[in-house]
Amino acid sequence: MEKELELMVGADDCCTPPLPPLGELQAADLARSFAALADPARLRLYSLISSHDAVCACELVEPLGRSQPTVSHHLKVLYEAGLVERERRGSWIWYRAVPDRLERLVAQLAPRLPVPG
Amino acid sequence: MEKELELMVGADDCCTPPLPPLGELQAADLARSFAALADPARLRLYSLISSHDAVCACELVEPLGRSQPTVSHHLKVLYEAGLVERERRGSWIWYRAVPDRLERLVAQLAPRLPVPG
DNA sequence: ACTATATATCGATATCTGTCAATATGGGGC
DNA sequence: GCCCCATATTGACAGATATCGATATATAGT
Repeated sequence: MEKELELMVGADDCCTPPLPPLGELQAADLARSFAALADPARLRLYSLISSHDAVCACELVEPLGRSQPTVSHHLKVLYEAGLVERERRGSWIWYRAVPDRLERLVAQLAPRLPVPG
Repeated sequence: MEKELELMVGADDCCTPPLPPLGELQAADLARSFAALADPARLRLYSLISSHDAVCACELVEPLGRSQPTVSHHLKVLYEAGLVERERRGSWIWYRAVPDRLERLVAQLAPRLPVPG
């Protein structure tokens, strides 16, 4: 029942003016994405994937120390959050991290990080 | 019962070699911090605080649209995650964002972001 | 002391989520 | 077709958490 203005934020501008506070809808979206990072198992999965160029899901079960369904569940959450990509290779599925996604998430919260240099 | 090596990561090196995957303990810590960002109410609170230099807690209840105890609870979570600072001024408490904290969180997950410039 | 206001804590409840065992699905090779 | 393997889904349960009303604490002013 909420009428809300979801602004199209100028994403490719450097040093945009301060963004207005998040609306309910934007906040809900962002929260879902951050929730994907709010679990130890998923963080370890993400870092395991990041430490390879690409990695088969079958190589993630044992180092994570959780059951295969649990790992599958967490991979799905990471995938749906856009934090990892997946690709079939025969009967295996290979995952790779999407670091750009992480940057964009943070950019929504901290639109004006200190300019590097 | 877990014996775990918590590495002191070279934080002020540019282009450090790839970090080893997160251990259980590091992951649990990081997850707690990201969990503070995994809620729409807290994200809106954080963005409200960020859009001021400093802001009184009493000015946050109405724009958030939640009860005062709920706002107090969320502010505590943000504070304990190190994402905001607080300061008494008379009977009010003023909050300000700590953007550096956010950067450090992400740095633990993406130690090698594309070099700016 | 008392009152008023700002903030925090408590207790209860509804909802969400991480985990597993069991089962289902889907591909590859025979 | 059948079997084996990798992955996904289902169902159930325990633990976490967002929310509120009621209450407590703290500060300022009288």
